[in-house]
Amino acid sequence: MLSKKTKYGLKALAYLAAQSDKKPVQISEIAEKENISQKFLESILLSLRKTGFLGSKKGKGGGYYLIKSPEEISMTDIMRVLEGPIAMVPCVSLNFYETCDDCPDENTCSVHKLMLQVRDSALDVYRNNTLKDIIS
Amino acid sequence: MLSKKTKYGLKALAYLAAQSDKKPVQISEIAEKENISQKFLESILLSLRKTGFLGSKKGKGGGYYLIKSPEEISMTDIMRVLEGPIAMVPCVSLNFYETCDDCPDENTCSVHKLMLQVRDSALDVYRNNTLKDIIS
DNA sequence: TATTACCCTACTAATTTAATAGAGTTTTCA
DNA sequence: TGAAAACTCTATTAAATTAGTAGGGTAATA
Repeated sequence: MLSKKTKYGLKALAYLAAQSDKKPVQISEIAEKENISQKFLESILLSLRKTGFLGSKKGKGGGYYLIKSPEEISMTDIMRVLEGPIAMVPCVSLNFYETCDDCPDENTCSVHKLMLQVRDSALDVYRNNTLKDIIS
Repeated sequence: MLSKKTKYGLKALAYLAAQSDKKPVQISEIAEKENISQKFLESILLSLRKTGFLGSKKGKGGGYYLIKSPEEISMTDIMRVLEGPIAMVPCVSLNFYETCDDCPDENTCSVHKLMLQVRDSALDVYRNNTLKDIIS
């Protein structure tokens, strides 16, 4: 299940991407328009700033803005930052790999086999979508 | 993230599918071979029986066995029973649909748009794999 | 220099997951 | 027939994660 953090983060990014210019948008505006708790959204936008997706401007007329243009932002990167691993089990994760304590051998594990396919298919989707593609 | 329930359930099903005959296999045997807490596995197998995937036999020489043959069991059905919705948000779920309280319009929602593709790609994988396909 | 708006830390409530405990029931086989 | 094997069921709990809240701090700008 997609976490609210990811959901809200995506909505906020889409909101910013849909702006005609690159002027900073206040947290309060996004929170209101997208029905998100402002405080929660604050922490999400902060993490998107720290990971290089957003820039911010303080003081009057301040707010958040996209650093890159929407067509340069891959869903793969956003999902990894917001949601974490794309894989459903750590043993098939490219960026968050871990071995399973149970499972003596990945190569013969049926779960591994299936989840590898699921991961690849999800990656396909994320790689083929930029932020621009998902705004209507 | 895949729940342990689903992971263990899949492993147990695969274990049963790999049997040469259809004789009942004891919970304790599966639990030991697949490194699963026996009590936890009990409840998982029970739910797989109630949903028509497994049959059981009580008493000495009893245990669980597959009702259908492995190539007739679609991953789609198993995943829905063990993990629940395949979609990552309820608003794109085929079998567990729910509207979002936030989101005024699904058709213009960027999250909806993206997650629809992710769901379809996952479904593709699950529909193309039977229990037989994932045992090595 | 006052105001606006981002920045940061800490805490908490709710939910879900992953078990664990223990008693009960059915079936089989000797 | 009776004891053991093995499934069945309910209830409880511990741990982890998520989602949100509270509240003050800091920087920038008009």
